[in-house]
This record gives sequence, C-alpha cells and structure tokens, in this order.
Amino acid sequence: MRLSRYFLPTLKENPAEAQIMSHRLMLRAGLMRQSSAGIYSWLPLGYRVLKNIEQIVREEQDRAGAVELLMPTIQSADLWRESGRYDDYGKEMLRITDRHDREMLYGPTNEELITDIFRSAVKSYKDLPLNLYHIQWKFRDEIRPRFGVMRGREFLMKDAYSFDIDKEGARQAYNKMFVAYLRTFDRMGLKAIPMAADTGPIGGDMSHEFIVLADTGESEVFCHKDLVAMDPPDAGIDYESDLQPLINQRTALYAATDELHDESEFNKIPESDRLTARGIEVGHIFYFGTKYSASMGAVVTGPDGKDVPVEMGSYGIGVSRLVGGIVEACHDDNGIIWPDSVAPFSVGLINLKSGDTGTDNECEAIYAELTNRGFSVLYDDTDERAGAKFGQMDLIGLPWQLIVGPRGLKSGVVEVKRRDTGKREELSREAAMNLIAA
RNA sequence: CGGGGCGUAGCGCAGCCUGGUAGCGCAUCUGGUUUGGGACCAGAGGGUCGCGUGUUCGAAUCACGCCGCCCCGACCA
Repeated sequence: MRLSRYFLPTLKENPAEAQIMSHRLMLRAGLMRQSSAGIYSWLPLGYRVLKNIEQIVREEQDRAGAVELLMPTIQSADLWRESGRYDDYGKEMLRITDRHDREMLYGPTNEELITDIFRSAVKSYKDLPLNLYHIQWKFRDEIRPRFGVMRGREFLMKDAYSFDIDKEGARQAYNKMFVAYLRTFDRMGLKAIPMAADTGPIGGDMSHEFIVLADTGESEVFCHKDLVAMDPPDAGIDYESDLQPLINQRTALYAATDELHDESEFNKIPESDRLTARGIEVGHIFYFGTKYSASMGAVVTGPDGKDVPVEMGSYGIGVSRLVGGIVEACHDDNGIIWPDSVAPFSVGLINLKSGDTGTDNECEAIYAELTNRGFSVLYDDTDERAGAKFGQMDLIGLPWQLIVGPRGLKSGVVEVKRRDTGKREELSREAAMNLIAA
C-alpha cells in the first residue's frame, strides 16, 4: 500500500479525551475514531489489526474443534423472556422496537439464540459434543464506557458455546477452550494468565478469566511468577486427548484478581516468587450446566432413550478489546510496537527523498519484490520530511522499517530497523530483504 | 445514577472573572528555500464560540434550561 493513496490520519498531539496510553496511541496512530461514547469507527489501519486478531482467534477455535457460524446482532425479546433474562439483564441491554412495535434488542451475548438454534436441530446424544462459535458485534449499554475500545459499549466478541451430554463431556469441552485460549493469546504476543473466577450458583472450578499483564490494566492481579514463564501448548496438541493434566499444571499455582484475592494464601508463596501486577481481562470461560437448556427445553435423547437437558458452557474473547490490550502491553515512548502476528503491515518502506530518481527506483524495486514475496508493505512515498516520516512510522509501530535514502544508496545499502529492539543495520537491498524474510 | 470537570477552526489551547471587530501553536493550501529524526521565509483559507431562551444598546463572556464528552464509584469481553 502506498501511503500517498492510503487513509492514515495520524495526530501529533494527544486528544484531550484520551486518558490511558492505549487510547491515546490508537487515536494518534489513526487506528480508530470515536463516534459517540463507547462507540468507535475503525479506520483502515486499525481495521487491519482487528481482522488479524480475529483471524488468530478463529484459527485457534477451529483447531480446538469449534465450528463457526454467525448469529445476528438484533434479537427478539421473546427468547430472552423464555430464559428469564429479559427482565434480569437490566438497563445494560439496549432495547428497541420495530415498526410493528415488536420488542427487539441489540444482543449483549447469545446464550438464548444459540440454545434456540441448538434445540431446533439437535435431538440425539450422537450429535454431541458440539461447540458453536461466532465473532460478532455486541452492545452493552455500560454505565460508563471508558479507556477507548477497552470498555466500549459496542464491541467485537468471539463467543463459543459448548453442548455435551454430561458433565464429564462438558469438562473436556471446557478444557479444550482453556488450551485454545492459552495458544490464542500467546500467538498475539501476550502473556495471558488464567485466573480462577467466580463461578456463581454453579460452583466448582470451571470458570477462568484470562488476564493480560499490563501496567495500566483495570484490575490488580496476584500470582506465582512461574505462571508468567510457562510456554503455551504446542500447535500439534491433540485436543481429543486428556487435557486435564495440562489444565492442572496451569491452575495449581496461585493466581487471582483483586476480587478473589486471598492474602493469606498468597503469602504462602515465597516472597521472591510473588508477582503483583495489573491486568486486562481479555477472555472468560465458564461452565453453566443446564441453566439455559433446562429453562428453554434444549434436550437430547441419551443412549438409554431418555431426554436430558444438555450441559453447556460459554467462552468469550474480547476481540476489539484485545487491540487496546495489545497496544497497552506493547508500546514505548515513541508509539506502538506491534507483535508481528497482528501488525497491520509487516514492513514500512520509507523513501527519504521521494521524487529522486535513485531512491524512487530503489523503493519501487523493493516494494515490488517484498510484495511478491508475500509481505504486506506500507510504502511511504510522500514528500514529507524525514523526521515526520520516522516519527509517524515509529508511532504506527510496524515490525520492520526499511529506510532508503540517497546517502545509503551511494554506498549501495539500505537501512533496516526492527521496531521492537530498535536495532538498525545497513545492508544491501538483497540482504535486507532476506533479513526480513528470515 | 451520585460526585468532579470540560465544550471556542481538523488537533492542542488562550480569551470568559471585569460584556464592546474571535485569537495563538500545530495541521491544511500557494510560492520560494530546504531535506538522514516531526524545518525556515512570505502569503492564504478555514469559526452559526455545543444548542435554546433570557438580561442588555450590545453576549464566546452574565442568568436559566437542555445536549454532548471526559474523570472517580457500582457493571463487564
């Protein structure tokens, strides 16, 4: 993409309304714009990041055996009356009426809808286990939206719903999602730590929040240091095998958010292994048994010929929140530092003297070859000053910067810079491209 | 919803107290000089001062009402 033909409205100054770093950087780097409180437009650069994150989430859900579908944003109130939540949900639910005065709502979550789909189509235990998910916009009329996309009212969420014949099956479904989440967040360059969460009336140990460590996170978290160092499960992991030992290994060590923090338990950890930090909740998984299947009549016939309500769980990932979460965790004084896997472009190509035949030709050649090799390149072909180009490129945080100027060309080199380490090298064109490709 | 703050050019702000021709920096446009870390000179464009009502000869400025946005609390991916 040529910057001169792109739409990338960056800002040199901090917008007054943005208080935390990720919000400021997202506005300044031209990723998104606020359209009203808690509601954002995604600009081209931010939309690319959002899509990249969404795709990683999708790939890991698919790998774990979940099946993607798409449910609507607008739902009928009738289903919510069946589950009893139409009244319970309160003002957080955006309620609307259509032209015939039918009561509708903008979905804040989809348990009712998925249960309805399930019950109308699945009748036998032989069709289980089943895990259905979608990635769709949700609306929750938060009392106070804040921190940009970290707590918007409209947000993109992946929500998966598992259906099993019994509790053992539900546990395996839960464990699959647990493992998938570890992999998902790791692929985005995040350290996400599973922490026990309140299980509500169901009880048990099957609810976890996944918390990304970031200095400006919303909640304070306490955990054993070793949890941070653990490697994610391998891509080749067999999701049909018994995952419980792996889960046990991840949940044995102390980890809690401030709500569930137990100071005396925490103090049993040797002091040097204690970690107190701040975190952002990016995922939440839980098992809720037959809460919806019982009230909504989602039953399957078991091997004994008797109908039983299905055991369910739900598994959320805040996709749009993750954009903010990643920026919050990955930035420096000069701007964002995207992890390679979610970066909007992998290479920023800077022509230091646009209009100069030498640098123009060199950049065109590099641009063409990198593109041919499958890299996404943002080519700054504008006639801005060098300083402005460098500043903007650091701000938007692409992993690689390739800098082409007349000075280097004289000696046959271009400069390659890694955004995360700041390391620069002067290399021949070919060597530079090989370095990026490696 | 309770408490606090803000709304003046695309962005950041001054002016308001003490009413009298709407300002500054950045950005934008034109011409020129520049060009390796957010340039310089000269010129130009851009505003129903959030909206409404009132007070007044006269309102960005005073009063009342409304709307929007931000921050602190309860809620959450």
